[in-house]
Amino acid sequence: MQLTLHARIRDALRSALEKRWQIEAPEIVLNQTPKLEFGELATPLCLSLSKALKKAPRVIAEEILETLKIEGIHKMSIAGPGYINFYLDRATILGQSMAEFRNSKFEGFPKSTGKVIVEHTNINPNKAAHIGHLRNAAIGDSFVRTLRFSGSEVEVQNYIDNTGVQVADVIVGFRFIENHSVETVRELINDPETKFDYYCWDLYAKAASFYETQDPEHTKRTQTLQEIEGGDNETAAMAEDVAMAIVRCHLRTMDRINVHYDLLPRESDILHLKFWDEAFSLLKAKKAIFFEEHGKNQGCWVMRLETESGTEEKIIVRSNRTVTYVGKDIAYQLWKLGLLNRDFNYTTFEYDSQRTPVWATTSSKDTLEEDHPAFGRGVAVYNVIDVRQSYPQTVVREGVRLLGYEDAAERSVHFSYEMVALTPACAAQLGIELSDEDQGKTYVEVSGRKGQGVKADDLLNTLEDKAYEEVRKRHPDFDKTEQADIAHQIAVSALRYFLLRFTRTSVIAFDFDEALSFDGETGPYIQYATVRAKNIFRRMEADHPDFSLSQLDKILGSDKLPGLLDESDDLWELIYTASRLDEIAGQVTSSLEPATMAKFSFTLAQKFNVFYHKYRVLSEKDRDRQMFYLLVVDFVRQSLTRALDLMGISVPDRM
RNA sequence: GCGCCCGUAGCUCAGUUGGAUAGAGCACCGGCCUUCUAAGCCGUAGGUCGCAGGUUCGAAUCCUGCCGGGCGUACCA
Repeated sequence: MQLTLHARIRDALRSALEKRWQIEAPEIVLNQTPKLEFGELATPLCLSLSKALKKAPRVIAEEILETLKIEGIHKMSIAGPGYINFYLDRATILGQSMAEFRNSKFEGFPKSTGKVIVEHTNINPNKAAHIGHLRNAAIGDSFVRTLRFSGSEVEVQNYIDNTGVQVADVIVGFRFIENHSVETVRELINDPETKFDYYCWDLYAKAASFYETQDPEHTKRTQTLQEIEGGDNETAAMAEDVAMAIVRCHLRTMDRINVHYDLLPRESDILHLKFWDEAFSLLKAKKAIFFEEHGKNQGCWVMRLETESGTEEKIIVRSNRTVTYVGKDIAYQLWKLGLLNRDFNYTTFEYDSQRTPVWATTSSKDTLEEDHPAFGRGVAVYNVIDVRQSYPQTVVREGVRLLGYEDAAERSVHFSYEMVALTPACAAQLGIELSDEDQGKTYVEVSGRKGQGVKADDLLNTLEDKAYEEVRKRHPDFDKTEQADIAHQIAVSALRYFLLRFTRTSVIAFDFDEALSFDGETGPYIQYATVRAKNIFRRMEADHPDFSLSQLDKILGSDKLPGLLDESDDLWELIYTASRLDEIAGQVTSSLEPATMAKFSFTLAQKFNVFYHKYRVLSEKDRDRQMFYLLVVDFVRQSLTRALDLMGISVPDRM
């Protein structure tokens, strides 16, 4: 509700300024007041106008207020040095907000201009997902959910780098360390006893030490890489099997935390379907890249980037003619923006637990399906990738720009976030040896190449076990299936909230105690508050068979409502907070900061818990008052449930 | 060296994009379960917002310079 109200206030102020002084207002800032006695919203507009108009702020405010009238605002006042404070018409706001929630129509968002593509997860398909990947997926998925809530059409892509060095390294492990054939690897993949992604996790670490001791020149890697890119050979077949098997593991892991994808674009298809060839010709034709004849990059195709300290060169095509990831990423980015005269072939890769298809690109004529959704051609593209890849991301964007697509480059956004590291204590728990220097740090970065880190499924299992114990203790009477189901929902909420509560520029120093906590500022705390709200209605319906939610409409339309709202500031504060959901969603999408939603939901849950403790709904004797309380509870419950849903967190019926 | 990010309570973090008295959680201490679920609530304590300048009606927030930490600066991604 708040977004539309804010727009109304801004419009009114703008036209007031235009009428009175014929000036165009700059951006009008609206702030939350520190206290309800100042109203709900305030603008410091007159303070900033004072110089231009050569008048005292309070005088300007007085003149503006003379004619100002805004729907939904029942009172305005001038405060302090010259703020204009707005006092909301409580009954109107509640009524309109309730209607928005009921109809699932939130009007205040900007009109959708076309399909937005969000790329996230993008885990190298060579080993199990770890905690860092979970942060990426949690942020990406919550952003997607919030965009969709805001009325945008969104396509979620999870890019599969199946021809890169990292996959090559595991293949080197299979072939040269363990002497596997395509067939025996296939057996391993199909063996139900083997966690294949875990197996590769260890093998990848072995490959790293293999290079160190037996192949310092990395000749096996180069050879393997070329065979994979060339295709049509045993190595390529093995790489295809391994990568896709790992992808299936990743999808299952992400499915556990309610993360889903529309399309898996595969890097091999970018090569086989000649996306790269076309991008390469374009880049050459527009002189975006150059063939280097001399120097350290001799024999490479490079992009030149102007920086403050001079010209830097980024290699796009290596001297051995293979394309770097960045090169392929430029081709992929161009396709996402609809700037390439090609399209993939598509096939249904699998169905997720929601039974919706996950599509993948394919080069094979045998598997392609003619009837598929229209993919690509996004008006804007968000790449959710950690901050360490800022440099290659600017190269990709620069590539788009150098081809003459200025607008498209502007709409290619690197949604960056900081990494997940481990506290030294946590690293020690995992048996990772630390140097004396590392011991003293607040966090240490882990090395996937050494097989270090917290595996996503391990963490989820631990969370589920812990939640299961809690549920069993509290509700020994529930049947096992329900206990497990509740435990799962709690585990997901603990994990996803933990990953979202930090702002994206903040490094998460992972610590088991914090991540496994269900108390205080955690997902389960918010779920619990919501469950309490639901519980009130369950009890109400049990005690009063004649009661139904629709009865709340009576009090909503009643002339007693304004009185009830005006006399209870604490209840109004709760309602007002709950009504800010759309405003918060708007902040999330415009600032690319899902942590804002996390904080919002926690604050709302806190306020609800205070209400829950202070008021007794079911034993309230005054019928009108009881209906009013129920209305408040229903409203808050809906806001909380949606806020949680935007973070991919569901709410059990009881916990 | 250069670029980006971080520095706020003992610890982990917010701080509505420059606004009113800087807030949470954890930990500590003290209270509250025959009353809608105690995964909860209430209270006490805890601050030179890294340091120094500047910008202005107003700065944790913006600009400059330092100090401390991290990441990047690969023919890895």
